[in-house]
Amino acid sequence: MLTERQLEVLLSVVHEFIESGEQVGSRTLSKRYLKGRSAATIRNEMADLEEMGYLMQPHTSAGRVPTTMAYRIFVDTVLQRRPRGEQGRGTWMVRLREHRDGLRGALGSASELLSQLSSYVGMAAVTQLKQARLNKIDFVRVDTSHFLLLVILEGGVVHHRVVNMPYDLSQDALEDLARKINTLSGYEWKEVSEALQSYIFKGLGKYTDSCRKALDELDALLAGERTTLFTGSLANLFDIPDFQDIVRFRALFSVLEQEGELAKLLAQYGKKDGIGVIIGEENQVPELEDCSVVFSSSSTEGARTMLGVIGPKRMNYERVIAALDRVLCDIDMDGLTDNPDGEGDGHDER
Amino acid sequence: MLTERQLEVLLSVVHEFIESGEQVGSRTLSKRYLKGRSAATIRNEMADLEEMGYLMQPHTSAGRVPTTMAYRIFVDTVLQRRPRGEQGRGTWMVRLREHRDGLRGALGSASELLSQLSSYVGMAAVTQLKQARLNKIDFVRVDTSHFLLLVILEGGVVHHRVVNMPYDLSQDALEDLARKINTLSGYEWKEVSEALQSYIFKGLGKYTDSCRKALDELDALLAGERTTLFTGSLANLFDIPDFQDIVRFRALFSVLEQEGELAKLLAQYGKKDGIGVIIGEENQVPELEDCSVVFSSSSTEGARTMLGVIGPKRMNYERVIAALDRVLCDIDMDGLTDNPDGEGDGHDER
DNA sequence: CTTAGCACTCAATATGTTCGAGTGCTAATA
DNA sequence: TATTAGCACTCGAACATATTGAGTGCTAAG
Repeated sequence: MLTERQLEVLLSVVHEFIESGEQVGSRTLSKRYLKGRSAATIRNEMADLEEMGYLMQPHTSAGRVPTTMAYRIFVDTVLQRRPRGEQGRGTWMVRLREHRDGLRGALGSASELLSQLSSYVGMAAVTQLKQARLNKIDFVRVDTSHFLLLVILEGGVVHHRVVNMPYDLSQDALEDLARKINTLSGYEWKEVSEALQSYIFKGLGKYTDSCRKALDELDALLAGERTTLFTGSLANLFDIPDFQDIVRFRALFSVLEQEGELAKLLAQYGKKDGIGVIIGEENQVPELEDCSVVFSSSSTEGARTMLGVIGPKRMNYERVIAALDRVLCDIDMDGLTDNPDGEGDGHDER
Repeated sequence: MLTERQLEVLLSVVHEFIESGEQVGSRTLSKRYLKGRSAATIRNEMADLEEMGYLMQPHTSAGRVPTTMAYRIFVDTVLQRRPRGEQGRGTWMVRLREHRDGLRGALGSASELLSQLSSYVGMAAVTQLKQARLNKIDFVRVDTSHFLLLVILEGGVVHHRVVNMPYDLSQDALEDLARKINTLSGYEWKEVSEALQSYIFKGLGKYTDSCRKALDELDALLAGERTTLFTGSLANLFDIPDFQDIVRFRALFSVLEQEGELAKLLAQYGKKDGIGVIIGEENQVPELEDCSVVFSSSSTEGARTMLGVIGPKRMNYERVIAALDRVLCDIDMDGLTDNPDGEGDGHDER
């Protein structure tokens, strides 16, 4: 489809545009990338590439700018050339749990770290899968009308929630229910839930209603595939020249802050493990059309964890992918560092 | 110090400036606020007020702008005139615990809600005080070398943390320790800790080291006065005309995002209960010199909770204070609403 | 197929002009 | 003595108008 030279021109345009941020003209290419050929020749190639949809002009008689199609080719090339040794990690998720503040703290730190390394916006997410297995549950009385519902999943993820319990439920009954559920430790919630159906009606007598309420709360906590998302520092966005247009910036910002759209996006693309890149309008969120997302996902039986960076379409993909690889690597080797923001110079990595 | 009329002029300037955002001139005042007097008279008063430090001119031959001193007088007046019935709430903190996602969820929602109502930036914080009392602790084995440390305080606040435990500590020993600690339910941690000292050396034999480590972890979790802070949507900042200067905006944004400075500020001012206002440079954070903070704090035995709004110095104080009062009131009456962001029109409340 | 040359386009920048709100001061007035 | 009207002056904001320069498309020559 593309001749050798066309590809060369295309990649050069993308590369130069990523560096300079300005439309790239034929003269520049001729001087810096394809020294053999003259500007006029390159102009012809560029005209062809524009016709094919890889380049476009912001206005008549201006330099060319890459389209999403061009970025796609560029990124795929980068991904292919990535050193073999840094690919194919899928086990790092295991280490996260060792972080001193639990999974939430770990993901928070990871997203911050990614923000710093990439100088864009780091993010980290975990999705509770339906196959999560129960480790232990507990009910703790808080006061006369409230108790705390506590669920620990295999792997150390903890959910808790205060439940208003107006019915007259004795501590004994609660403990009984908890004990019963805990014998089913190691099973998926769905199985546990089914196994308990009969028990409730048989063994509990007048406490049936209350126990059912407790179970419903548990169900709400465990049945869905809820995603928790952490976004690193958004401050870096201010330094990105692509986002100077204040009104679009505001829109972008709102989307990132609300997290909902991002979570959807990640859920959609994260189903297979490994590194992926979503460029510009490839994501379906209009506010994110000027952004690209580089992410890596890793699934274990009970949860899917994703780390990623979101930045301008015109981001430095090599650097971001390298940063992501590095963080994944750090997680593999040491768990997360205790003090991720105490580095100071980790910013202008070459 | 100030004559009646000077005060009137001063308050008018502040009021008009808050509304319009532009320097206010003598003519405007004469027409809208002090209809009896002519512009020239007011000019003289303004010149005096400027000399006294209440007003300033952005440049020669421009209107006047209030200084922080002027805001101070204005705000104090507003606070004094506030309807009696809405003051003096100190019990709302109790209700927070009923929120379906626990205290953290409640504070997150509260900060969002405040953002929406005020159209500035809402925030909510809780500081764990040293007097917090223990309800229950638990150790749950996660895998061979990790266990989950779980602390529930009176009131339903939950802390948890995965601890790496390389020593050979049996489940029995852990359970024993937990049981022992749980007999001290209802005491402050300091007391619990002291009471346990002897037990460790007496009853545990070779497990002493491990138990000491567990206790150290607990201590780290409970001894300090750590503040958790939630910041509502920052998106509103974009709509504030005072913050259009991109470079100062960026600085402000970073401070708000990092939360550290804010937490310090709240810790410093939150010691006595009730509503307070910090105007401009009265706070010591240079990046916040164009901002004011309106907050309300409430202490119980175990924790201090604060709700607040941060906005431009030139904020609509009446409206913000009313919003805060209203949220406090809502908390008192219903706990927090289940779906605080599903309101859509809650924005331009009059 | 490639290259040099030329006329043309268009955004960005700089320059100049006008406009209006607001002040300070002074002299007249109640 | 306190207040007001009048006037000259200042300064930023907004608009219109040149100027510049990088880049293109096209054509004709190599």
